Order: sequence, then C-alpha cells, then structure tokens
Amino acid sequence: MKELIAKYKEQGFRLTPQRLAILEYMDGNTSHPSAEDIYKHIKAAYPTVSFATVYNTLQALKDKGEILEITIDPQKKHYDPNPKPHHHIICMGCNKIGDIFEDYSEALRLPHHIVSEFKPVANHINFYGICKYCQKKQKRRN
Amino acid sequence: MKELIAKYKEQGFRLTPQRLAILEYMDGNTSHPSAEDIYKHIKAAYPTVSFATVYNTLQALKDKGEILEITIDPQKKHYDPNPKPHHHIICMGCNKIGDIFEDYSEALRLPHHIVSEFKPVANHINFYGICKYCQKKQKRRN
DNA sequence: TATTAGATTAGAATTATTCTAATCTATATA
DNA sequence: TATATAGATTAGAATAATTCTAATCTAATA
Ligand SMILES: [Mn+2]
Ligand SMILES: [Mn+2]
Ligand SMILES: [Zn+2]
Ligand SMILES: [Zn+2]
Repeated sequence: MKELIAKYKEQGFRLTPQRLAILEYMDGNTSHPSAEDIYKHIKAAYPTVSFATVYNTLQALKDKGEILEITIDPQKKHYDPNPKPHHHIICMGCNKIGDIFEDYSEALRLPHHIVSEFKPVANHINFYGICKYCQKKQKRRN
Repeated sequence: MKELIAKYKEQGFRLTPQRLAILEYMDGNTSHPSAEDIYKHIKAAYPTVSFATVYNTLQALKDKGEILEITIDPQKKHYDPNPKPHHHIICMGCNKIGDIFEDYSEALRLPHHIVSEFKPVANHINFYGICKYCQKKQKRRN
C-alpha cells in the first residue's frame, strides 16, 4: 500500500484524500465492488464525494492497469484490485463474485478460422453458479 | 423456422407479427445483435413497434431457452439465437462478436474450495481481441 | 506562499433497460 | 363467422448505471 502510494506519486498521479480512500478500500479487497459499493463506502468518510470522482479514479486506475473492470454481472460493472489475470464465478442468486486463480490458458486454444479473423489479446472465463447461502435459501422455499 | 412456429403455438406462445419478425430476424443470425439492433430492424417493417415489445420478446425467448443473453460488451447486452453453449470473442475496437464452438469443458475444472462454496451451473469464456478490420485501422493510424 | 495543472463537485445528460396502464388482437369457442 | 378474453403491444414515464459539464478547489511544485 505504501509502495503503491510512492509509485503513484512517481507517476504524477495526484494523491487526494478521496483517491487514498478508494485505494485503501480496494487494497486487498476480494469482494469485487461496484462503483456504487465504493461510492457508499467512501461517502462515509467524505460525505461530499461524488460518483464522478469514483468513476474517474476507477478509470485512471484501469488505465494504469492497477485494477480490472469485470463484465460478468449484466446489471453493472464490478472492479477488482487484483490485476493479475484470473477468472470469476458469480452466484446467479445474489451476484456474489468469487475468484478463480486456476490457469486454463494452455487449454484455451482458439480454432484457426478465429485466429485468422481476430488477433487474440486476452480471455476471461465467467463461471455461473449458486453460492452456499443461496442454495440454502432455495431449499427453504421448497 | 416453420417448426419453431409450430413449437411456439403448442406452447401457447402467441404469435404476433412483431414476434414473427423478431424470430425471423434472429433465426440463423450470427451477428449477436443488441436490443437496439433488433428494434431498428423490426421498426423498418413495423414502424410502431416499441422497445418494450423487443425486450419482452427477448425475455420470453430467453425463458424458453431459445436464445442466450450475452454479457461480454460492457455497454449493453447482446442476444444470440444459438442457445447451444458456446463461447465468444469480442473485438476491442468495434465490439464485433464472433462465435467459438470449441468445447473446453473438460479443461475447465474448478478448484475444490470453489466447488464447496458454489454449485457450478454453467460457464462462458470471453475472448478479447482485435478484428482484422480494426487491425488495419490501427496500422493506418501509425 | 503563490501558482497552476489537474482533481473534485453538484447536478444535468445520456444510455440501456424496465415499468405502467391504456389499448389492441391472436386464439379459442360458440 | 362473431365474440370473449388472456395475453400482447404501445407510448411514454421511470429507473439505474454511467458519463459529461463547467465552476470551484487543491496537491504538488517552486
Ligand atoms: Mn477477481
Ligand atoms: Mn454466439
Ligand atoms: Zn448467492
Ligand atoms: Zn473490430
């Protein structure tokens, strides 16, 4: 975290209290928060913070490659402070997102006709499932 | 297509001209249109068609398992008349989406700690790349 | 301490999607 | 074929996520 801050300063990334709060909230956070989750959290300490700041900061961090934007929840984007390529599983009940650090890249060979149409850059596997909590909820309903 | 219509009638799925137009447009369509793409196309033949009808019909077809909703473009949902599980590659330049029918399921084993937290239901691989057209465009810029 | 490029803010705008409630119609049945 | 009606369509409002704007503020530098 301190190294992070030093690194950002070097890069001329101005460190404002709002940005520090966002960085602190994200640091090591494995909950894959949405912009709103982040906004609400930061707002507790900085009541005048705006969504624009949250989105601007997320965009800046994304551009730097420090966070990932996750496209798995059809409702909204989620953000991941772990930029190391990995995969996700989302609960179809409550949208909770889990990390999957398995490396499947060897197996994900693309067919030739695709490679001749697209230059592949990255890949990301979305697993869909039901979390333990939602499994219980389902049973209760039956 | 005719079988499709027969099948829907059996199921009590009322066949309106708007729905037929949507079905015809989707049938065999590999372009992964968005709701707006579909709306614009249908509107040419049925100028009073509404977005609500497009979304309602897509929802109904999704519920029947006849189409897939694709979460790969962070901007909007795309729809796929091919409900057979398969994967996609999206061009990071123009958002064009291609099909990948490779079967990777054997390789996509989840680690135990995930399986004990989530009951897996499905998976979908998003490949990201640059299509030929956008590759050319990039070169032109250099 | 003064300067200023860049950041923050409130609120408006935009975009995708869903909702509402009035009207219409595909289908079943007499 | 005419009628009844459950279900579909519609225009437009509402909602939700995200982006934009332009006025104000401030972190970093000198
Ligand atoms: Mn993650
Ligand atoms: Mn497809
Ligand atoms: Zn859940
Ligand atoms: Zn392209």
